Amino acid sequence: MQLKKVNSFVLKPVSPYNFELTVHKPAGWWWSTPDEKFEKDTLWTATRFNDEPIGLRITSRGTTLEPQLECAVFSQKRLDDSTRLKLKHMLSRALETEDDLKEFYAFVARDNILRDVTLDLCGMHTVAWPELFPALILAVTLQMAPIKRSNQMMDLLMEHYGENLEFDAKTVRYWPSPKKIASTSVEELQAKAKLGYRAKNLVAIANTLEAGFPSMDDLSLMDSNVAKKKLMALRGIGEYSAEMVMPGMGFPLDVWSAKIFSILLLDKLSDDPREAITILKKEADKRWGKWVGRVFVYVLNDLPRLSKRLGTDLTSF
DNA sequence: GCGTCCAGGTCTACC
DNA sequence: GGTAGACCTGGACGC
Repeated sequence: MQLKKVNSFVLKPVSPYNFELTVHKPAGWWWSTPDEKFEKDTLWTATRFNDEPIGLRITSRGTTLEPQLECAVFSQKRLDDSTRLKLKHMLSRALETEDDLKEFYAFVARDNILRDVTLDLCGMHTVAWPELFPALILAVTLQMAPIKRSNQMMDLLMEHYGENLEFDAKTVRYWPSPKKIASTSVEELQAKAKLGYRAKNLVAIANTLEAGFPSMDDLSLMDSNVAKKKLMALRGIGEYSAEMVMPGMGFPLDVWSAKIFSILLLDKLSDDPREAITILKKEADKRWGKWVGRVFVYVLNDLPRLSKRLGTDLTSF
């Protein structure tokens, strides 16, 4: 699908703000789609807005202390003034440009475990998904599968049901829409995307979204516990998935991250990481309170430095 | 090459 | 309200 440039604007994030660390994280996680391209200070990526695929070229023109982002928008259709404004607002939310990290950094400086995780990652913002359905696809495909298999399922979903967006001399592959998945049979998703038992859940989620469900922008305006409960009402979305998707990020401990936080918080590797999740969540809540979401992202993106300081390899789990 | 095990959770039935 | 057991499937591993 060919897209043409329809709009551009500038965002001025609250300092400190490091664009590369925010959208192209050291641990390898993407901002909107695994297929987005990052070169020097520019990200070519995509989203879907009002059911229309949108291409984005976002360039950092500033520094961590004086940040400035130049955004170019590509679409098949012209955007009216109201849509342009809403899209700008959505991007500002998803790029966390209004989010001030200073209070968090002051808190982290007093914490023995975390005191230097911000050295490598100064200006890194956490996770605020542009669109809800892709975040839910990620959560569903991560369930009960090694990362290699999760990647396989996501790749096949994009290959068979996603969109190839061509703009600005780049091609970016983007996630399928809820409408597309809702109109696909469970059997077909099992066969083509190798989703196994998850196919039933993904179709149910797509149907619920199609029938009317709060967008990520809507969820971000809700109290985080209310947003989490809304997400957990979706079929196949439990506490872990809801905490990964919810605005502001919860503390989505799974077996992998539980091993890491077990060493950090309990000073030992738990015999049964799944069993330890409840204890670890309580410990983390007690220690880090409202900052647990940020702590989660900072720790998992700073494992080499933490490993060196603790003398334990946290990167091998 | 073949068999077995189990993974970056969630739901349901049963107590 | 707490919990064992089932759930798809493919890759890792042992033989």
